[in-house]
Amino acid sequence: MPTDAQYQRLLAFRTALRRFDQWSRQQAEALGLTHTQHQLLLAIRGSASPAGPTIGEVAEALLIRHHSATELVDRTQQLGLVSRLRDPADSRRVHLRLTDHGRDVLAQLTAVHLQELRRLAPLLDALPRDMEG
Amino acid sequence: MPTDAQYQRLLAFRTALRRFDQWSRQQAEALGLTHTQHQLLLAIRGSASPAGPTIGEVAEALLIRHHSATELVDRTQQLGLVSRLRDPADSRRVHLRLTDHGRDVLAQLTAVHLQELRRLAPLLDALPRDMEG
DNA sequence: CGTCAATATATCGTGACACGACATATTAGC
DNA sequence: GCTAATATGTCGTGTCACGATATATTGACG
Repeated sequence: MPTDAQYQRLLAFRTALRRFDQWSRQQAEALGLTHTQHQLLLAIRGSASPAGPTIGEVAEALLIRHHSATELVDRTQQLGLVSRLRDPADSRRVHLRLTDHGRDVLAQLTAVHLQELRRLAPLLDALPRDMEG
Repeated sequence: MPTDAQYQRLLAFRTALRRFDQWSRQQAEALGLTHTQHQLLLAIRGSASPAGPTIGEVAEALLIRHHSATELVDRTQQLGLVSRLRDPADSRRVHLRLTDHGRDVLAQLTAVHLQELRRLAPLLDALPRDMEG
């Protein structure tokens, strides 16, 4: 049975996570895309595959089912942020690439996120120790 | 313009957050409630108000609009996890309380979360420093 | 070579969630 | 008492994720 203080510390931790998440959502929405679409761009950009990750690979990176990734790519493609490319060697596969616009938007978002996380670093640093008692 | 390494570090950070979030969702779903409903219970339990927080107060804690909180409380109340109580002094207000079942479920979830966060503490500790370069 | 299982992506219907716009009830100010 | 502000609730919409299902392509193996 947790103590009052433990409930409160856990709530404080989740509140901190929520605040970062909301801040991040707002940054994305200010540029006309959703939180999840931003994460898709980052997953594509951060992928090791030179030809771009497949639908299945980004699904794995985002911890969602492949058909959820299909739908997310549909919406993001309609915004002109990513493009599909059939794998010539295995035409079941579809590789994903950022468009010029997608690359540009992600660069902007990444810059402000790195800045914000440097700002939050001391806070993040303190949180784990709070969880002890 | 961020570097390849910065994109990858940011992706790694988001992946770590996502993994914790997914793990947490699964814990909640194993007990028959959603992620958001769990956060509602925690916000109620961690509130300072002795009579229980109002709809508006939990909305503020969860960083959502008051009418989104209304809907969330509707769904959570249907599961028998929380109850509404009109404030006798100001009958515009509605205070929220955990039912016995809600208290029990939250205690279980809190116990496993405290345990998991203690396990993750060293990882969280390392992350901020990674964000430097 | 042909058949059948495995793999990769896509489609459809459903439910949770959050929102803006709007509605209603109650309290507060003057 | 009349009007502002406050607190909660309703409705229609869009995003996201899912399970169930479908289709196409590749791979394995006799």
